Amino acid sequence: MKEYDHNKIEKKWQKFWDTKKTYQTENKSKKKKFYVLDMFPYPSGSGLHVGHPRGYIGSDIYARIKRMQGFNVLHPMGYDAFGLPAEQYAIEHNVHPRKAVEKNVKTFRSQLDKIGFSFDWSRQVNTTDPEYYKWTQWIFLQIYNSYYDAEKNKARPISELIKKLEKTDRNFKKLSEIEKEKILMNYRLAYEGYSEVNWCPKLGTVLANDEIVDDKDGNPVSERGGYPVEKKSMRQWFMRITAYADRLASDLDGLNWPQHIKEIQKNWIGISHGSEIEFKTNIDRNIKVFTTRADTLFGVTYVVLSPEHTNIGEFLVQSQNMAEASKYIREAKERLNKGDMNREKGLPAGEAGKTGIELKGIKAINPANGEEVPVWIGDYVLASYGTGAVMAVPAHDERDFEFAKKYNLPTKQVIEPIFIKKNGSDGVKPNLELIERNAVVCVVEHWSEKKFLCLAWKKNDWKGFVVGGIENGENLISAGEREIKEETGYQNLEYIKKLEYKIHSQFYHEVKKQNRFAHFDVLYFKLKDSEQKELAEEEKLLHDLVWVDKEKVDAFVSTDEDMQFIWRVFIKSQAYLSDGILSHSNQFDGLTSEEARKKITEFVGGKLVTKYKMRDAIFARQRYWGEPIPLIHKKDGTVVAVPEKKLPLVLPNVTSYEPIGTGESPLAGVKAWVKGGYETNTMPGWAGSSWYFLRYMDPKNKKSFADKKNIKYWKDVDLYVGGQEHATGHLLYSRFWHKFLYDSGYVPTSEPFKTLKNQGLIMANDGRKMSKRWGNVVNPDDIVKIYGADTLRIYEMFMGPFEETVAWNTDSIIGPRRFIEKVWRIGEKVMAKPKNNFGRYAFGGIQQGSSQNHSLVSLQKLLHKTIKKVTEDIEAMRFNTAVSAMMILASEMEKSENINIEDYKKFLQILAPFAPHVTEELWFSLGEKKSINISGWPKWNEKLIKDEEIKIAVQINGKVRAEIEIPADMLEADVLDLAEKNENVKKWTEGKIIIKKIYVKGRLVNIVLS
RNA sequence: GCCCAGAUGGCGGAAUUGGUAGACGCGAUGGACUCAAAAUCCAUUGAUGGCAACAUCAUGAGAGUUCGAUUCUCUCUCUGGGCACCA
Repeated sequence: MKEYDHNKIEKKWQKFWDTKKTYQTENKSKKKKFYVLDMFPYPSGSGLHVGHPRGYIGSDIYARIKRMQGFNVLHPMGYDAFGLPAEQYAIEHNVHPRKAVEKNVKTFRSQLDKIGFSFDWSRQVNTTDPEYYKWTQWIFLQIYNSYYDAEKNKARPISELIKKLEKTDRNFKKLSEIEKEKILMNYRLAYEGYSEVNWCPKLGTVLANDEIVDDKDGNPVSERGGYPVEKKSMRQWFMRITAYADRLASDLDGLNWPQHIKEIQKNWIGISHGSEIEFKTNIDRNIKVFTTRADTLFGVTYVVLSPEHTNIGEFLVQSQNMAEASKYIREAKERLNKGDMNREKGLPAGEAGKTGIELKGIKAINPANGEEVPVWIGDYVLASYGTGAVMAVPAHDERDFEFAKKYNLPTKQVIEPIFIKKNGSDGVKPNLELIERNAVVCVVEHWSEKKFLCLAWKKNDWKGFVVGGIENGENLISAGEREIKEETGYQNLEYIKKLEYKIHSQFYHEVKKQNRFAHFDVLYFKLKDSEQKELAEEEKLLHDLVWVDKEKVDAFVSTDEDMQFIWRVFIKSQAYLSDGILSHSNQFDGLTSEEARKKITEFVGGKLVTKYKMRDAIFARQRYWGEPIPLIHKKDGTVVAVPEKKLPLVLPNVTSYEPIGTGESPLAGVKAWVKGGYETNTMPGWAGSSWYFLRYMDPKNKKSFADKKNIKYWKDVDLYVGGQEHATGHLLYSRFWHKFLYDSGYVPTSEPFKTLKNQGLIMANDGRKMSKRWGNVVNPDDIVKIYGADTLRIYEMFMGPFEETVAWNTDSIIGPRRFIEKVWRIGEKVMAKPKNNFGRYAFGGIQQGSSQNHSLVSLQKLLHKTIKKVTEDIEAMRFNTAVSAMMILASEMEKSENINIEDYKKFLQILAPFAPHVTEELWFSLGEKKSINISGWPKWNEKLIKDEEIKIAVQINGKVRAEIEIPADMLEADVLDLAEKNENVKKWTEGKIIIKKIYVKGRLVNIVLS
């Protein structure tokens, strides 16, 4: 047989598949569909490195097994080619960005082709193709012409809203077009507004975050030229993604996605349930605040407005220190801008500490108790979240606490902590009654040193301060003194202070065998001298007295939450942030936080509301290389859509791709464009990628983005593979658009991607990311040339779990290469003998007895076990262990004298998704006439998988001491008997008493000795 | 600071309804084949002690639950990712 020349073989079959259209998806098929999708790449100038194909290989293997299992598989590929790098290239070389894209696409295609993917290239899409972006523009217009109907909880055409407004609002009809449009703009799902951009005056352009660097003083400057960058408010288009926030969050539950991606999206959306509460003021202007802690309303000691609060001017003009306050606002805004810029670049926002200024003379009135509190402006309050104002409760909010400490504002405790022990020896026992007790905790300081008196209990390992019950009618301080004297013997105490609130604790009292609900008062004493009386014997047995250094007390009492809390409150005066029990809150005293939130909100006429961290998405770039937004600004100030018939609105040619100096896109420099009133912003990068998976279903359709029948057949993506860096971008935007299309009746599912898998990164040898910058890039072309595509594919799957980051190691590739050569050699062996010698070994016909036949049987058993394992592993995307199983099978086959040719073919079939070229070559060499890649998937025989004889371990006290061989179905009593009789076991059990014997079926026996 | 994930030989990694830790691969050492080399094959390869049989220790650290813990619980350390004044 021929030598294994991977270059020749791989080229040959790639050509074969191409001409025979082996991987072309069937158009009208009665087969079940299966849609396997990769995140399409941005074709960058530097091409692929070996990290890029990892995800593609995984999804390709998945697509291949599905194809072999008889599904009609859609496995397409395309290019997401709008964006900055191509534009940059255009500016530098003064060529049309399309040229750069064409060139890069060519490189990508040739690199991908070498790896032997089973893409159906006839369905390729490219976001920069006018025939494609025609439909991106079309979808944009549908979004623009829709609003979110809160009652129906879905998007509806804006025409419905107009009708509604005409019915309900008499004035609406009388309004001018401009005025009507203004109102509608507040409802449209795509709307015009203002937002801040990074503006570089010197370059006369808006910069993306990654075009900005820090200069040596930490100020933001342009990467090109090093010119200062500032924030500038500019007209932008937005998408009202926040309308979908609830659905985007709650629908995550039904998705088969990696947990952490769901977590990231959930955090990003950031739902908080809280209350909006109005504070009246002494100047006839209310301040509305948002809080999640309405239960702390009685603890409000001041109110804070954001420097960027929309109505700040109204308060400013009536304050007594207007000049000073406006100066503060100006400076604060500047700082915030800089902070924002840092945040966008992923740097710390620069928490130099909170600053603020009081608006003198202005008072807010607490609606809960009528108390007047001061009004402040503070830079720690965000204008863009909630209402832009907060009620400050320093006792129960860390930020307010910090601010109050800095500006000497009062603190008022209204939530008493409650600790419920759940685990451990003092965890509350579920079926036992709770007994309420009033009690006292005493913190006792040493008479001369910086030490505190602690107790370490002997019965359990409880550590804390002096604790005791209060007897009926007893004075609090004397109760404390009595306890200290009884438990420690110290006599001369000086009372210092008392914690102004109680601490509640539920726990199990081991000595008294009771569930306790204790209400602690906390007292602070100092010893006057060292006088100490001898303790009663029973007290001595209970606990040790320990003097603990002040610095070490926190650690000493750390095993007990409430003791540690007491210490921290007294010594570090920390805010209590958790829920608890209300106090100093009039009629609400004694309620839990949760109950109180609703009741207090109701009481003050507030509203329960939901807020989101997520903001509406900016849908505009001030750049050339993107989809034109199909809107026309008319002279009268209204905006109209480009008629559907005129789509695509084609990107015009420009003479220069340079920014034009006003911050607008180069399109603003095209006379005809501006004259026509066309929008000069272009769409952001995420537009084209938010729906491309739908276009693959029907990529050449001229009448719609995809035909209804095709959409109905393909429905949604069954498996989506890509990097986790798109968690809050592409994956969120796609879900948003898809939900919109679902609401509008264009797609049958409300979620586009049923199952999502994230391939892990491939790091370079040096542990860094592969990048031109580090010079550590490995090009797959080189690997394919030296080792072959099949080897590369197997290596990338074998190197570690698919979803985890692993380091590339070119030395290790030799393993998978040897494996393929082994498979090749086995093929040679199989083919060396006349076929007739093999046919008769079909199973069922094997005679027991001879060692040769015996090895055939065990090989066949192994084959069927391997088929099972590989099938299940691919389904679960555990490619590394699938490869490992096939390596074991190959080694056994090579050792074996006789190999059943049909068995060998089955092996080739399960290997084919991983190594399509070499298996195809061998498959045809064995006389097959049709591609192995559509040959069907072998099934395993359950009977052959079961072993009759199994080896199990025998443990003595949990340690393996012997191994015995037993029939798989042997009864427990017999197994235990056999185990005990084993020589090695006897050695250990001799003269010992066996107290327990355990048999875990098919696994092990454990003999427990006393 | 908060949230999430993770930590296993020289290296990549395997093993979970709690049941023989280190599969498979790389590397290393020794051997067979060869004039020689490459390739291939065979053997050994967690650590310590021992001629050996074998024993002890070992899954980031410490505790706990259990006949038995890489797997479950708690605390801590480190690494990666996300968020970052979101009230």
